[in-house]
Amino acid sequence: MAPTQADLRLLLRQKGFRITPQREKILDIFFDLPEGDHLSAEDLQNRLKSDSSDISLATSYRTLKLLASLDVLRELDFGEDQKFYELVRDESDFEHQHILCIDCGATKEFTSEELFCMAQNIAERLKFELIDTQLKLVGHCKLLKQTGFCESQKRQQGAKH
Amino acid sequence: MAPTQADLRLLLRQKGFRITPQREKILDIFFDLPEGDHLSAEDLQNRLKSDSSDISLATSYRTLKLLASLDVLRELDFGEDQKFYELVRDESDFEHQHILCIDCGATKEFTSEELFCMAQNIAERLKFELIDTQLKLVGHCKLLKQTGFCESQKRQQGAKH
DNA sequence: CTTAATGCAAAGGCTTTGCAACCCG
DNA sequence: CGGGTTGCAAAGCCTTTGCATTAAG
Repeated sequence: MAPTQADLRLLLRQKGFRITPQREKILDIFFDLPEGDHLSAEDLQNRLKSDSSDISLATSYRTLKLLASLDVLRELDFGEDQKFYELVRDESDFEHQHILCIDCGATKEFTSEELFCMAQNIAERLKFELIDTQLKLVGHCKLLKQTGFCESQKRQQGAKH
Repeated sequence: MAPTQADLRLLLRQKGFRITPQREKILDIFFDLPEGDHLSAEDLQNRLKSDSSDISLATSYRTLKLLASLDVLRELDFGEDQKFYELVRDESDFEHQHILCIDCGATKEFTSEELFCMAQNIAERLKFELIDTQLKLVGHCKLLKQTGFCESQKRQQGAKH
């Protein structure tokens, strides 16, 4: 079940961390994000600025790392130079994976129980205790160009990619 | 079918690139690598040095990028700061995936035709034209500790991780 | 009050790039 | 010879860190 912002404040306190305006603001931003969306540190800074919340880059980085270490955020790696973060909305969220368009940088997410089972089997065969499964698919979303998806993504993301 | 070094020299020439001692040396190193092994730019530098071939870091980086752009090498991303490269030995090599131990940094590779089919289906469903499938599994190889695998990896990799 | 958290600027780690010298073809 | 390559050092980019200051509880 998806945790509320109140749950997360409690979690912070329980672990001995303080609830600061900066941390609350950053949590707000992730809660306001459409499900499945993810932000880089830079994206986060931009959102903060347009909300006239000026939080230092160092604090953003520290907060992202902290929240990721508490499993509040998940760190995503698309093989680019920057890392992205998204809210973990559910424990069974593990199956949430990404497909990336190399043309416009758009990402779509999907879930696959089949993948999860397969990963378990592979890990077992290799005698690993599995803790994370990340399937990254890369391709052209050109079929979506017909519907304008690729272009709308470009516009949204600006100079990001 | 796995290309020979002669094939690759030809490929370079066909594309208008020159065959330099530096490029030949770097290709040699990748050909001498056990199948499935991968090197970072730093790893490559170390091998070159112990072979008393002093190639500048800049050239290593440029050569790795060049060979990757020609699909001679594949760029791997384990979500660490550095990228790794491995020889593409076969076009049907697409299924070659990695599992990573978070304790010692050891990697093992595996292939899965099942994964490839699954990825195709997912991409089709999302209307993407698939060009690359990367499954990264992360876990503890602690069962392997009993056989000394984890420790031997640590030793081999030195300060790398 | 105590000590974690913030902001700033400097430092880090990997990778890229500008430019003159070099050398492959 | 001409233009792709190399080496060197400097610059770039994202991220982390040291330290004095601020503020949560």
